Order: sequence, then C-alpha cells, then structure tokens
Amino acid sequence: MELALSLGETPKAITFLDKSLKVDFGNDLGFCMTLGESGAEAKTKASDSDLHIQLDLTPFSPVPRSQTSLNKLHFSWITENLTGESGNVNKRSRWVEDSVAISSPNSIGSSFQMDFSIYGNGRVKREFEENFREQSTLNPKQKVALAKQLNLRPRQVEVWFQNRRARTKLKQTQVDCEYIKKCYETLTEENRRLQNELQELRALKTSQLLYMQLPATTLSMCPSCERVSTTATTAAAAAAYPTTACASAGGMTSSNMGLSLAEPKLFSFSPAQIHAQRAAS
DNA sequence: GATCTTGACGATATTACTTCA
DNA sequence: AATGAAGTAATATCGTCAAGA
Repeated sequence: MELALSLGETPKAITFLDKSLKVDFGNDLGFCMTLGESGAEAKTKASDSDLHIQLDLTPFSPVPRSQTSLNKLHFSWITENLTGESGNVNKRSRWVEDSVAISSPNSIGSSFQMDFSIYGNGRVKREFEENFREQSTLNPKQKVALAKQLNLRPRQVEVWFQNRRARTKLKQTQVDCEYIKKCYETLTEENRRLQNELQELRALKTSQLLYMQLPATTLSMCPSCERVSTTATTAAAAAAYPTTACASAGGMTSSNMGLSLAEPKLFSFSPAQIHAQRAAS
C-alpha cells in the first residue's frame, strides 16, 4: 500500500497508478493525496478499481474529469446525514461538513483564502440576513441547506451566524448602556430639581409658621412651568396663575402630588421597568 | 496610517449521548 | 436491568486576529 502526496502546479503522475494517468490541475496550485497499492500488489488483484482513493484539494479548480480509473473519495455517511436518515447525525455532522467542503466542486472558499466578496455579495448577504431575522440559530439541517443554496461550506454559514449573534448582542449591549446612561442623567436632573423644590417647600413651611393666623393656603404647581406656589383657597386662588399658562390643567396640591416634606426619595428602576418605559416611548 | 468591518479560529463551557464497570 | 462516572461530539459564547475597505 502506498500513499502519495502531490503538491504543485505541474501535472503529476502517481507512480503506482496507471502510468497514462495525469492529474492535471491546470494553472492553479493543487494538492492531491492518493492512497493505493503498489504495482506489485496491484498485479495480484483481479481488479484494482476499488483500491485507489484520491482526494483532491483544489479549491479554485474544477475537479479533473478524466480520472476514469480513479475512485473519488466517497464518504458514505455524507448522504446518510444529508437525507436525515442517519441514526447519529450530530456526532458525524462536523465530519460531514468538512468532507462536503473538501469534495464539493462548488465549494468556493477554503480557510487559506478570505474573500470578502463572497459574503459581500448582495444575494448571499440578503439570504443570511433574512434567515437570521427569522431565527438567530440554525439547526444542522437548516445550516446544510442554506450552505448548499448559497454554494458555501456549512462551516462558513455557522461562523457567519456565530459572528452575527455576537455582534448583534454587542450592539444591543451598547444601545442598552446608552439608554441606561440617559435614564441616569434624566433621573439625576430630576432628583436635583426635586431637592431644590423641597428646599423651597421647607423654607415656605418655616415662613408659614409665622403667619398661622392667615387664611388657609394650597400648594399648587403649574403643570406647564412646574413652579410651585402657595395660593389662598379663596377667590384669590383663581388669579394665581395666568389663564393662558395654567388654566387648562389646574393647580396641583402638595398632597395629590405625593410630595412629602421628608428627605427626598432616591429613584430606582428595575430592568423590567426600564424596558417597559423604553417600549412605551 | 488609523479605523471599521467581517470572516475565521482557539479556548472554554454546556449539553446530549454513548460506553462501561 | 438500573445507575453513575467517564468519554466524546456538537455547538454556544467570548476574545482575538487578520485582511480588505
């Protein structure tokens, strides 16, 4: 038994095979691995047609068609897997993918070459994007089908989905961070405003103690400008705000505002609340 | 030349399944 | 026959690199 390796541009004749056979890779670099029996061994066989196995790794060349006396390396489990009849698909699928990639004449790329035009191609990218929108993960069958449809290796489809998931997640994380940052800034500003308001109210309360005899007053906030003021509950209240700015919503009392004169409350939101808020906006 | 995008891959974790004592 | 440990394969995420735009 002999194992022959051939690498290069020139046509190679494998010594232990039919001397007339030339493996022609044309102008492209090629890699050919052949397993067969030596001449002496072959002579003892009635038929040697089953004894020579050749594996061609010529990523950019069509498979030579003139090799009638050779058996192309055939992986019986490939068809089993592709037709879904194999009892143990998972265990074999990685082998299958690689094997398909090696043996498929339509296989475009190889790991030696990174051709951005493959995925930059409009149709391929569109197909990927549409599939990804439907579901971000593919089962082995879908992966093989998509690869076949796009003339790519299943491994390439797999990698594309992996990268897409990772980068989508990264982008989403960045968006979430931005949103949370904005929430934080808004709440900080709101907190600052409320603290100022609280100080005003405390000052107001102190001053009111000096005028206990005066008629009862109501704390009112203008819904437009959000200024707080005290107004007498009498007819004077009606004149507290100019009609153009404040009449529509009416005044808001300290009680129905939910304000307390205690220490300002710190706001905190759960992620669910943040998401709900974002969805609403 | 710096930056961004994207295909590819290694390391690692998890899960499902098989084998074996 | 049931069971748990060990082994294996597939696949996910994460981090990173490298090449092209």
